[in-house]
Amino acid sequence: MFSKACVYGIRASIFIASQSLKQNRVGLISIAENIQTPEAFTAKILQQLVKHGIVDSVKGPAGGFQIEKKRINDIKISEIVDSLEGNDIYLACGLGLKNCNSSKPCPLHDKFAAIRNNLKYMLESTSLYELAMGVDIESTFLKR
Amino acid sequence: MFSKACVYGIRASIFIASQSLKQNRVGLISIAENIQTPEAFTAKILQQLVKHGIVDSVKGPAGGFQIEKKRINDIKISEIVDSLEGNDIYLACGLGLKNCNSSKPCPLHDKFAAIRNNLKYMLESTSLYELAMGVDIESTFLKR
DNA sequence: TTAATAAAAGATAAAATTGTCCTTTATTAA
DNA sequence: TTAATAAAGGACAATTTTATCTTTTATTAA
Repeated sequence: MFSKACVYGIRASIFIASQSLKQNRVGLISIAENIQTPEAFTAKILQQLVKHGIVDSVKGPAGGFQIEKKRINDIKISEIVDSLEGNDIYLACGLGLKNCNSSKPCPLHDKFAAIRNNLKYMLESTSLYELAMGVDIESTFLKR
Repeated sequence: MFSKACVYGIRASIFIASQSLKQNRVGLISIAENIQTPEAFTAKILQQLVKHGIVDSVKGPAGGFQIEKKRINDIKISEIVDSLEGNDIYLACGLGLKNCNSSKPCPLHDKFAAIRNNLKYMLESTSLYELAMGVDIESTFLKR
């Protein structure tokens, strides 16, 4: 469904958010450990998230990654997905046609549109805050 | 969403079905042309579909691919997806966790389960027949 | 101002997916 | 029984994605 870059990015964002809610800035090593992802690859993904303004980074001793507390509720999962793999997931034709649209649809067009819209709505209406809270109270988990 | 192998395979199956409904056996070249896919790669995918018993093939002059007419309505799109990329799409954790389940869920577990179930249901309840019919009456299309 | 720390950036490398080409096998018809 | 046809199979190549390693830049504290 999603690329690894994307799921690692979502997991990383949730972890950073959950720590930011507790005023903790977190470093790469800690992130990779807590979401169980390859360190260097995770670093690349974090760079993207920083570039897209989803995550803030601070260099040097005591540096690391964080998300402004008051923004955590505004950031939706859709933004993370968009910045790591574009919005093709909700827009592209399910059967891979370039010019698939309601006037010249592929055989799965309508059925796929329904699914994609569900997905789009789900991602756009789910905030980092609610997911980070689940992790904080240990009702949900980011590894294993 | 789906791999190219998978979408090419679905398009090929629909095309073969639509031709089989008209009693036409079709060759690789014609298939690749009509669904606009790379010929040799399409051949590999067709081999998979033949191995999985979804498509029948006949070698030699006037040979080609076909699907038994009476089976076209029984074959669901889910079978094609299963044979070309396994059932991970409806089963695997949306955030890529190995052991994600309701007793130790990832943060998106429930929301993802809903989407995946929609997708699963859609693929399992859609037959090759209805999609092939749409192509035959030119209300849906397999290329461009 | 220097040493230590940690992210950013760049260059590669490995693996997976996608795509091509060539040979073999089966079938048909002349 | 031979020539032509078309799929099957195997080897290989290109591209994309995933992953690693090294160097540079920024920041902090001693």
